[in-house]
Amino acid sequence: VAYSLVSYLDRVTIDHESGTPPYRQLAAILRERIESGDLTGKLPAEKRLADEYEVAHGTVRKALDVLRDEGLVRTEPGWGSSVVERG
Amino acid sequence: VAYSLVSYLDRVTIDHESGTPPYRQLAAILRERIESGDLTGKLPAEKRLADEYEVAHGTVRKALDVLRDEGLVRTEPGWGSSVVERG
DNA sequence: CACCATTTGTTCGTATGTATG
DNA sequence: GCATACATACGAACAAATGGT
Repeated sequence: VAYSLVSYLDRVTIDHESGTPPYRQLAAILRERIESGDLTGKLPAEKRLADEYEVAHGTVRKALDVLRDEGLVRTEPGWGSSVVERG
Repeated sequence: VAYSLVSYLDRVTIDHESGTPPYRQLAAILRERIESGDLTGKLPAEKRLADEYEVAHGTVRKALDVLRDEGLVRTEPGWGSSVVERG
């Protein structure tokens, strides 16, 4: 799946026409970036993610909700979100 | 336009029911106060503005963002904002 | 140098109103 | 009606910079 992964991560834009909701697309993108090791430690701020992926604040929060539920990231108020270390 | 300006500045409250967002209203109010010469030199602190106009800190910051973009004010962290002198 | 108050900057949390499909 | 998204706003806490003591 290497090729599709790369091409997927390369298209770092949200497609508002594709059936999948933006927050799910963003969750998928971030999940891949985390699992591929591209994203480690502290994540960009929600506002920054919103700006970069050109979605609303609330949309980023919904995407992070998904990743939190999956145990991939943890969030601390006033500090930010970070990738959960897994042994 | 003297009368309307005065009456405008006299109504120094933010109308949360008017279609225009509070941060734009505040930007407009401050812009008028600056251009009329009512506001010179150092501006009140963001917290003070927030208290006086009864808006949130973030709303003041967004209003100042607008004025900064317009080149009307400059801001220094830990010091404050001031009206930009123009020749 | 340390300490402190003030001020701007950053961040997440939550809520509302509007619009679209 | 419902899910989704966006824009906006407010709140609360904390970090970082500044200036004075």
